[in-house]
Amino acid sequence: MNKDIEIIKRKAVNIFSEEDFDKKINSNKKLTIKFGADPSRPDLHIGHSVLLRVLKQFQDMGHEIVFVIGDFSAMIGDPSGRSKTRPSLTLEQTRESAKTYLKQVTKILDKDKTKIVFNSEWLSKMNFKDIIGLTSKYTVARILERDDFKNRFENNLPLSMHELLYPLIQGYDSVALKADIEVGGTDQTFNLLVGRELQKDYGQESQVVITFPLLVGLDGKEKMSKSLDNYIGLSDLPFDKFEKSMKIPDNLLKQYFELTTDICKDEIDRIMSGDIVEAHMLYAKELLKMYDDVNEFESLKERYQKIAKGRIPDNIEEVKIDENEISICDLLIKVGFANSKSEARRMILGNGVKINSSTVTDINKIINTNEETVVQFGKNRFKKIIK
RNA sequence: GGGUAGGUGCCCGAGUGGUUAAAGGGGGCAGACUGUAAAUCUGUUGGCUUCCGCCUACGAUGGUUCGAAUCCAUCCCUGCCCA
Repeated sequence: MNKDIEIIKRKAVNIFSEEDFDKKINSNKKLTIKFGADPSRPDLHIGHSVLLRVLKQFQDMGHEIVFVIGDFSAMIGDPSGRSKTRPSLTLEQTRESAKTYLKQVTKILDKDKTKIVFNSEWLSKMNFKDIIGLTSKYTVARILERDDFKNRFENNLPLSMHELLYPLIQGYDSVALKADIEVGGTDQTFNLLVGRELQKDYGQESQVVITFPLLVGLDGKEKMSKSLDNYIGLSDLPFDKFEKSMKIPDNLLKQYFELTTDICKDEIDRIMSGDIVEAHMLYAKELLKMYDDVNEFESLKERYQKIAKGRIPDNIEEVKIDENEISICDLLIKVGFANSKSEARRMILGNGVKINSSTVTDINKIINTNEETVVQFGKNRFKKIIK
């Protein structure tokens, strides 16, 4: 069996069904691989990279990757969660985010072999009769099988009619594209399977659904997501990638290696059996190798260790201050560390602010900006004040 | 359509005329410890302030009152039951 297929199968949580999958792969046809993308959040992180790397493998095998940008759903405004109506996006906004999306996605995928489509292309053309036809193919009971629907329903939380249609919308995308394979996170299992069934109802060959684990975020609890700020972004600065790599919970590091890098299993075992801090650094190195410049590794490491020892690192971002004298609170706001004076004051009172390595205790301290001054906010945020 | 229970700070949730910027928990931030991990402990968690206070906040808008998250009216939203 093809090595890529083996890796895909190893990473996958479920394949519906493996038999269909093998059949499609062995048919030697160019397959259409569908991947749904949410247009409202174009910032990709290494959680997304799990799937993107799988797609890249399919791409290398010669198959076509189709990104479906859910602009139509976005225009309606996905009310996931509760009482939080997401701001509806305009057509222009979704086009704009699609551009950003493509740009980031090509950090992993081959640009020329990646196709982007918008589901408004077919969904906006449907009339009410089409919609009734679509909805008649699925029963309420089956829709309510979906976990989050069921939970909200059973816990007497609001659940709107149009939310029930989301799985059908996504499923219909598969029909419109005649998708052969669709990949997604395990949280998407239900929606992906609806696509599989709908295709059958519309007289097509059912797509194969492959689900992959969700990467747990840096907090060690929730899935990695931008809104929870527990992510390592593909476009994060190299040093941020380094720092965040060190913060990956120890018990998740192995999984990060397995899901987000190309390192083989034996090598991962070897790394994980060694010093754990070293292992974190090796992970950082892998990220740099994949997304930035691995040659920066040593200097980033040095910088990291300097900060860890409580010293001031080199090459701190400089901020120009016009005033000759400025109060510490105003300064913290000016350089972007604090959002308000109250916050600045609190931080000082909590011994979180240092000027040239010495802790500030006076909330009214006046800083003379004519001398070179390094402001430290918390453990790892530095700014150098210049004239 | 009828009945009923609700809408509180980032989230959950207590509060039912003044002592409430609002208990408690979660989450966040900072400090100690450490490996800038985990666990634990401590502080903090609306804004402004010359630190005396002031302003904004308990679904929305009006009203009663010296004083309202708390009482009244109207409206909006949500759950449940009946039809």
